[in-house]
Amino acid sequence: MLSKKTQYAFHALTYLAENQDKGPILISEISEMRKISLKFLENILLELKKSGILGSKKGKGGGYYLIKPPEEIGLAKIIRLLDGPIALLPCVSLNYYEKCENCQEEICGLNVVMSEVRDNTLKVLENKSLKDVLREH
Amino acid sequence: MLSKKTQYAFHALTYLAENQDKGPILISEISEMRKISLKFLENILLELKKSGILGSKKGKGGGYYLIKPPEEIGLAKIIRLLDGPIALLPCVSLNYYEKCENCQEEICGLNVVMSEVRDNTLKVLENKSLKDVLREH
DNA sequence: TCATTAGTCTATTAAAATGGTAGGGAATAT
DNA sequence: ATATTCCCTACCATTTTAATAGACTAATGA
Repeated sequence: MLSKKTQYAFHALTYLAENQDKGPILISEISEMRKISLKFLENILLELKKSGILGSKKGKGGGYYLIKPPEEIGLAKIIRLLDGPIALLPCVSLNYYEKCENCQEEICGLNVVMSEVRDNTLKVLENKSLKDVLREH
Repeated sequence: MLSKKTQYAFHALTYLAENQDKGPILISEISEMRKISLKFLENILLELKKSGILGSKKGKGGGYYLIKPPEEIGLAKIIRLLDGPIALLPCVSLNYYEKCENCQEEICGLNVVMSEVRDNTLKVLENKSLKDVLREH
């Protein structure tokens, strides 16, 4: 399951996407509109900014905004950023790979199946963008 | 990611499947062969027994054994049993469904995408059995 | 320049989940 | 009877999750 953090990130990002024309959006506005704890959301948006997904502006008229158009922001990237691996096992993770301790991957049947699950999952997540989860698209 | 509990369960179950002909297998044997903490494994096997996947026998000559042939033990079932939902969001889970608080599912784009992910994942997990993850099959 | 606005950063906290341990109790075979 | 083996309840330590607090920095504009 995705963490609340990631779920909130999606809420916030879609809000930003749906209001792109309005210029920078206040954290507090997103917090109110999408019912997310203000301080928690602060952390999340900051993290998204540091990863190059969002831009920000301080002072009056400031706020957060998308740096790239929604169709260029992949869902897999967001999940990996905030939740870590998408794969079900460390030994089949593409981005967070860790070797199995007690089984030889080459002959491990689980490895094969879980790789297949990963591929099927990524087939969706890597090819869908923020744009695909907006209300109007 | 699957918890250690679930990963250990798979290790134990494949061991049991690969040694079905030997009659009941001791927890301690599985623990040693698959390098799993004995006491932790006890809990796991007990849980699998209570769910009707394993049978057990006490006293000398006792141990755990598969009740059904490996090809009838689905991977999705084992994961759900020990780790809970397979879906990435509560509102798209088939077995552990929970309503979204702050979004209307009918018009929620995330809901659509995550349902697709779930279906793609289940397409693999529901159609693969313990037999498919054994070394010799 | 100075007050206001708004993001940045570090630390803390409470609760839950995870992974593992301890130690009897109950059933069974010999 | 007794050794064997699973059964059961409780407990514990650590990590993760979700959220909060508060001070700091940067930008704006009157």
